[in-house]
Amino acid sequence: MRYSHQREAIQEIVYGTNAHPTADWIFQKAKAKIPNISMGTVYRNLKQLEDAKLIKSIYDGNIARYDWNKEPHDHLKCKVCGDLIDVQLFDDAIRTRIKKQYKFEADDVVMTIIGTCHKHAK
Amino acid sequence: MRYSHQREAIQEIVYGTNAHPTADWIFQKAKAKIPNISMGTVYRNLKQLEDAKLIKSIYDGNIARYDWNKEPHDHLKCKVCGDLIDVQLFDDAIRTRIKKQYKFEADDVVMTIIGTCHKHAK
DNA sequence: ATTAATAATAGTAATTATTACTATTTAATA
DNA sequence: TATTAAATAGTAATAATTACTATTATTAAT
Repeated sequence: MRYSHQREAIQEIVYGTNAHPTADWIFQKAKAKIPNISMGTVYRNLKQLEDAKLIKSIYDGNIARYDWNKEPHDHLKCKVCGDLIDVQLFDDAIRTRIKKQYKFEADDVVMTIIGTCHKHAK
Repeated sequence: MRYSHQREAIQEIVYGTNAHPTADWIFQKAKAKIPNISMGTVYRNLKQLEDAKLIKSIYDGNIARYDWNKEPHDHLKCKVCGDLIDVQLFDDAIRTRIKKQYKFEADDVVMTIIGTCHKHAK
């Protein structure tokens, strides 16, 4: 993977937020630095960064979000504001046990709790 | 919600498979019964059936699948063949405890284990 | 049974997220 | 510095889903 100005900018953007940004959000931020960057470049580089294990992608409903946090962790998803909040639901021991529990070569456990975050408390 | 021939057919199709079908799969099956049914009708009715708690939808990556199984359960997702397999990872007590663990009014816990199913054992 | 009101439909167009394509540019290296 | 191939911008294509609208069909009241 050869160096590129665009990829460096995209990586910095993902590393600079806890908001689990979407490709489009990253694209908007990147345009501030590189005005004529294109959406294809954003997607291509996000994929390359993921392949290189420098970022992770998560599916939020039907859209992809990106995360600098490569440690195993889970998410609370607020259905009111859409925020995704990082949480550690289990220690790694339980995570590993889940993986061994089935006749299934497990790579990853993806867990999301859907509900309403404290910002919308009545 | 007023009766419709189309909705009845769609519900029967979802209730008749364990394959967690996609909207398009359901559309193809429905066309066998009702040749001029349209995709919009499929989506509208799937949404209505979900609102009426008669089916559940699950996101598989970036595409929606539908499930007649309304009990809390989890899925093994095979990244080779794409199959989704129903599993019960926890009893309800643990599920309830997870929901209480955070300052977050939790409605649902969605969990998927990603890996390779037994069909592709080396 | 007939009619009136309106929910649901088919067919089509529009939208959104993402991927594919291609001529040009740019980073690495000989 | 010249060469090579990876990366890019710009654009077109695709796939899943939603929106729109004139017509049809279900329900409830007559």
